[in-house]
Amino acid sequence: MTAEDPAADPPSRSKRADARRNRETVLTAAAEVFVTSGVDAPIRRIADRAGVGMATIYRHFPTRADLVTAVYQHQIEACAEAGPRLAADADSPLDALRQWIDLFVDFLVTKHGLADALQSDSDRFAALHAYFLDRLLPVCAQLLDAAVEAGEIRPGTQPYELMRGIGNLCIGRDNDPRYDPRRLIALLLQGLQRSGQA
Amino acid sequence: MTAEDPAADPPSRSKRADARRNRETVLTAAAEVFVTSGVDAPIRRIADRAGVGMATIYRHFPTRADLVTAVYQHQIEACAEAGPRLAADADSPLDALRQWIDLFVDFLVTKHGLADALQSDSDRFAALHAYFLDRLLPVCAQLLDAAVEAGEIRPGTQPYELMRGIGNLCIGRDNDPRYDPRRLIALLLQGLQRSGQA
DNA sequence: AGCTGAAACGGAACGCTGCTCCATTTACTA
DNA sequence: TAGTAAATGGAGCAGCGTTCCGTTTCAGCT
Repeated sequence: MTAEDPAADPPSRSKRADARRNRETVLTAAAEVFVTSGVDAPIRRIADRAGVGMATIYRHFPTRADLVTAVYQHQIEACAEAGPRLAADADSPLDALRQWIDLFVDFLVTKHGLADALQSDSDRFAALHAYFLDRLLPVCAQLLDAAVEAGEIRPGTQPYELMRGIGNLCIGRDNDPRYDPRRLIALLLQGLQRSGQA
Repeated sequence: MTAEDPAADPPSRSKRADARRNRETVLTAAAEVFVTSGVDAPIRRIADRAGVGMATIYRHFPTRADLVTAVYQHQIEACAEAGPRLAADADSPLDALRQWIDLFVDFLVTKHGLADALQSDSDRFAALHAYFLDRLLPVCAQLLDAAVEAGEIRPGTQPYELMRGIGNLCIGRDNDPRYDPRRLIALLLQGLQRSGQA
């Protein structure tokens, strides 16, 4: 209901070859521009780099969120698929959760402005928010539940709240030595553990 | 060095009465607009409501951050002054820290988009960020240190990181029942306590 | 009070961005 | 090869931030 198709665009089933080709060209250009200028980069700039008109981008990706989603889809997918694997391989459920969060955080902090966009005050990125949730929330919930059932973590924390909190902590300028979201997230996990019960 | 004058504007020492009057008019209008449209509201709208030209606003408050700072200055001040008071009155240093953070969070979440602005990716709000830090970081540091010295909290956490983390957790749409920053901040404080040592 | 210089003012103007519309081009198919 | 519908590109409109400058208003002086 919320997200019918990953990229809100007939992925590659288009009748015409030029359309399919342009879609890829735009994705490549967007990925390049995002690295240097963040996910807020002007559409015009992406269009110029891709050598297409703006309408082409808007036709393939009606909203900016659709474009961003398409660009990072593979990595979101990889993150989602890592969940079950970690659950099976890690030393403990809590360890699996920890490692998965590490992956998630790495993803967020290496994409300029992505975390910001996810919680953006405006609704420009609502679809991106929704896609992240659709794809990753179940994974996070599974890992969280397992850790709770194993008694490693106190119950009562909602997966949504945890994921959004982690996302929020990753917001802001990168490379500030005074602020490393990982340290705070570690603290959060510490607080989640049973041991320090009130 | 970073902030010479609270509002980066000669507060009320202007030679001319109309200038002083207009400054107040703008502040009132801005406060009203911020409530409904957030701190990102168009300057033009504030100017219209105040019944002045845009240049008047820019002359009094060169950057948007200066305007926001001036609007919320009293409340920032109140928050800063509450620190020492709580340190003296609370049951314990940790309790003082907790109560102060409560005040800080209340301030952030009731001002539409203020937390967002504080960590904004762009530099539009750099001065606001700086002012918050100048005024509140010492207060937070004091409370944090006291709690550490009392042995209630593990050492090693930097005040800047804690404040920014709290600010980040407050980012986002208000009134989402699924997300209450206070719960996560409580978890963070839980993780900060000595008891749950690894 | 009247004069005058300077401070303060307002809004037009410029540049940048998001998004749309439509005349033109291009690729499939018969 | 010709017809047709999909696809294209860029001009155009609207909103916003910021600056510039001709005009107005104040405060001190005579």
